[in-house]
Amino acid sequence: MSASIRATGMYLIGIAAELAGMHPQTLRVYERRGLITPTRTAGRTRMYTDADVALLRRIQELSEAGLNLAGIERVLELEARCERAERRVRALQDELARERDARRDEIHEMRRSTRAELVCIVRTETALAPVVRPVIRGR
Amino acid sequence: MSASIRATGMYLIGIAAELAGMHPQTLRVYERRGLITPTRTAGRTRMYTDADVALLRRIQELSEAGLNLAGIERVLELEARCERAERRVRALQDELARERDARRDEIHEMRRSTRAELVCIVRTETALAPVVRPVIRGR
DNA sequence: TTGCTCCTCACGTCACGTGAGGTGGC
DNA sequence: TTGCTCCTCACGTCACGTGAGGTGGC
Repeated sequence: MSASIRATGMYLIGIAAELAGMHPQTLRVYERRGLITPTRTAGRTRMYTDADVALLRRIQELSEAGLNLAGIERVLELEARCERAERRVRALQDELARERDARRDEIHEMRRSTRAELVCIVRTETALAPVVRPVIRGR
Repeated sequence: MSASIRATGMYLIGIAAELAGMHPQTLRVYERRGLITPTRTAGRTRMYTDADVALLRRIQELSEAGLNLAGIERVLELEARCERAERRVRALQDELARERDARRDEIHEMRRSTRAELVCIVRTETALAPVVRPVIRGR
């Protein structure tokens, strides 16, 4: 039984506490405070996942840095918010780069597929430089 | 003298404490802890700006929420980091929108300034749909 | 049966706010 | 001179960790 629990990455409070370097009673306190929510067996025994243990370690780091539980809770929320925003920044940067590539490719494709002088006219008209109304030769 | 101090938005510790709803001694403790750094007069008297008072109010909010000083310090840093990232998200979204507008305008300008069938060819080649190699009529 | 788990209660420690006490410059 | 400021020391309170004590299920 204990072997099968270990195999599934689920730990009893004593094991989880040892893995996190904490007193089992501390884990119960943290649960009461809402910092961590282990699942329970039918017999009300707490079961901790690896993710729970990782969270406990993070909590311990913040606690050792002198934060109290209210602070730790707030910091964990803010860290998640920051990471979300920073992921979004990276995604938008990628998208912008793709958009610019596509725009550049569009111009290249145009150049490739139209007569040279026509492309030249189009570029003149779409550049940021002042537009000089072109005269299309051969019209 | 007191009038000129008020006029420049600088407050003595007693006034700043009253504005922030705190005990003057508390402000001294916060300074010692590095949470706030008022300027000093030549005679070592602390002078608080409106920004200092606003910061004190924010500290008070967090303190009332149960955070200790280590947590408040960390939270203020994280909030600044979040706001920076979120500002950057908005800036990138704007830039992306402008980029797309510019790309669309480019196509419109093309359409306006080239023969209709040629624009049609360019669009076919740059769309996300599978490209069918066009035949330019009149070549 | 053994060693875990569950719970609650209680106590020691530490952080923090604030009051006291004595000082000095506008 | 008055009322502020400066500083340090000390104390009360509260949060938190953890130990004890009694219980019950694998």
